[in-house]
Amino acid sequence: MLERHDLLFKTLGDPTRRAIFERLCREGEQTVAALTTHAGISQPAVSKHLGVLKQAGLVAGRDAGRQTHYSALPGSLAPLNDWTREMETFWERRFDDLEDLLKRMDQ
Amino acid sequence: MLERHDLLFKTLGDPTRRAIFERLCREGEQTVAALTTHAGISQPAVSKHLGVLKQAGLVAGRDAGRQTHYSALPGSLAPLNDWTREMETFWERRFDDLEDLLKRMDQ
DNA sequence: CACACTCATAACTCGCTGGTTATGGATCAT
DNA sequence: ATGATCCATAACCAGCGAGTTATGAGTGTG
Repeated sequence: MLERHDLLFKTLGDPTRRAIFERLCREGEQTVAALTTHAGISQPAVSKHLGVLKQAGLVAGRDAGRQTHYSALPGSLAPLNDWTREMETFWERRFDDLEDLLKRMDQ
Repeated sequence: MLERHDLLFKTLGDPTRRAIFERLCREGEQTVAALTTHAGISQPAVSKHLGVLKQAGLVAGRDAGRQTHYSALPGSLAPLNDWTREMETFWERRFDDLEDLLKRMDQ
């Protein structure tokens, strides 16, 4: 049972891959060749990373003749946001509990 | 140059490790033994994961006699939130640009 | 048609890492 | 003091995954 969060974290866990994704976010649509020149690795490696990103729903490719334009998918990071917020919620709740406890002890 | 974000993503990229962290967030302070019983792996493996989480600044251990109580560090996920927000900012900016473009084309 | 270009896939290598068992140090209980 | 418990470390193993080169399919260009 590989969950959505796990897939996202694992996909973005690789620095090179995250750099590619970040570049797509910053610069918008990019061809594989353009990405390759900045990635510092071979073209097949870039293609593989793009495949992984695509699989994770972070990226989409648009065919245009012999080249493919990739772009980051807006909203694809939402699950990450949700998760982190959920974790922070636990901290706040615990903090509230602590406050309550202190208040009760104060009486 | 391994950045903060990379470390966090990589650390949380492993499902087992993320589960341990999540449990610490949900249930609060836990001993290694308690975590081990729920993790489905050996105690040394759990210890290693806790070491990695600690290294990433996600977790802290409190010595109490022969057992160590671990707890999730509040605020440690902030960099993740910042990063995802930044990426989403790029999308919004691009969307605004598109809107501007359409508006200009409309005239 | 022939050639060049872009990308994806295949096949392979190799280092990392997540798991194991074994062990030892420290702390509590009897 | 002895034994039991809890945890961390060491040493090792196996699988994964990120990189490589080689190649081929598809698409423009002369």
